[in-house]
Amino acid sequence: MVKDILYDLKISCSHCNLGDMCIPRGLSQQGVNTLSGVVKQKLILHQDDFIYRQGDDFKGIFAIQSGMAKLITDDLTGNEHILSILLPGELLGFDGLNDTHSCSAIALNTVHFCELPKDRIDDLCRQVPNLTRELFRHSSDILKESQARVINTKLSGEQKMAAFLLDLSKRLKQRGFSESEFRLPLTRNEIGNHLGLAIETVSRLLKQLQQKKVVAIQQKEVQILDFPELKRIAVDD
Amino acid sequence: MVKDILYDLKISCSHCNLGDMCIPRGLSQQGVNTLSGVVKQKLILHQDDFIYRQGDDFKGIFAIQSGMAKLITDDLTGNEHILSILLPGELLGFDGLNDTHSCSAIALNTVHFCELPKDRIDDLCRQVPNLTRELFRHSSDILKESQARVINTKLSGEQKMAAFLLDLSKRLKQRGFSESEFRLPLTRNEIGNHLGLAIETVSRLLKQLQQKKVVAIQQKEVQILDFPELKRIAVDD
DNA sequence: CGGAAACTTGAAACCTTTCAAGAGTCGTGG
DNA sequence: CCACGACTCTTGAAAGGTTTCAAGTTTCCG
Repeated sequence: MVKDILYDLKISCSHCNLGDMCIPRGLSQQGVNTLSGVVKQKLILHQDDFIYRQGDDFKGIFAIQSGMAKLITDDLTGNEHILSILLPGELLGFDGLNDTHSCSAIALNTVHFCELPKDRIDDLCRQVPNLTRELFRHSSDILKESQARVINTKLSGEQKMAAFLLDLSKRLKQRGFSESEFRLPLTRNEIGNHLGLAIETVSRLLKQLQQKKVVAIQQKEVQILDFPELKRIAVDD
Repeated sequence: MVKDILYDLKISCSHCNLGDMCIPRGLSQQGVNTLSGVVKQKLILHQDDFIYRQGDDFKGIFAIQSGMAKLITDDLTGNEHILSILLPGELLGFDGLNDTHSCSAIALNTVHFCELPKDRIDDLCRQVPNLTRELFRHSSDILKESQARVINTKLSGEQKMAAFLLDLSKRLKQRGFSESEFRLPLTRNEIGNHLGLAIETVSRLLKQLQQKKVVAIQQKEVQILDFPELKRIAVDD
């Protein structure tokens, strides 16, 4: 039965291997249990599906269990901007905390995720010690990421690309994936959009990095061959 | 006596004219009173003084009562980046919510400000209904500002400058100041740093806007002469 | 008043974009 | 299973905007 399958798939926060970087970080075992009872787990979406949409009322805080997503916002002139790429174990939804979501979150491939629904947050914060604190921490983490991206925009094209790849690699490693080989489910267009570069420039920069034997790229498969050099490029050039 | 003067200067949150955009926003009268008892009020700093420093343990949330400040961060290579300009009635400190401040906040001129000290926040959130919610809202507001700046970095120099002036003008207006005439206590260098432009480019862009009779600038005094045109430049060009 | 700092201006260099065209990849259908 | 078409990606050349370098001017302040 479908129901049974879903039941089998259900994993509580205490058994989820993302615990230490997800919301449970910093909570007591009991707190995690309380959280588990409230969080909607193992939700699934496919490529191009929306987790939430810009303009939606605040829905809640989400955690990606597997797959990747992008956070985008449409500006006044209708142009789309990719604000961030979200990896397994990362949280999203904080852009809605002041009542309406200013971004859309879209699956880049098949995504499993959890939801801490808006309506339960206040209760839960009262019940679970440190949860409020922890949510503030996460929201501050996310603010810092956004600030880091402002700084990145001042770099040269090559530096942006190097820093982007290194950032992904680092975050993947932190989450138990290979830091040197991964699939980047983005088109050149999306990479360019995210980094503030024309698609042609993305193409040329990637070629350049390959010629230097710093990375190897086959379609969307990325391999980092020379970390020291990639780091040097990201900061020196 | 100095003490008497300080006493006279002391203004509770309920009597502060910034209430509706500051922390009290959304709190009951009683909540505001409780808040007032905890907030350190009418602190004063002068140009170039630090409100807090990058690397400091989280100190608390601050509100600017008068004057302006800048939020900066030093990157790995020691370069300073101006992340935002803070006006009266605006909040800062959210970059420290995950334990250490990732930015320094520096007074651009004489600044009066209030402090909600870190140690009291948890208590206060338990005592004052909606305060947690309200802090989340503010933190989300600030995240959105940061995201908006990421988008701004994709604009042309002239657009950046126009958007920057319009943004300041709008925020000043919201806070009861003139939207068309104000003093911008930043050097060309700081403007350039903030917008990601070379100082010479800032100079040329400002000249250009003056030649078009869109703004008039005398040293640090800014006058906006033609809002429609400035808006057109910010989005169209 | 004099010196330091901030700002402006011009010309050349540089990086990125734009335009244009060709090559490669993927999925569908005959 | 190959062919076709759509889409994505790559490549080259020219154009464009911003930076850099260099020098001069203005402003500020002791």
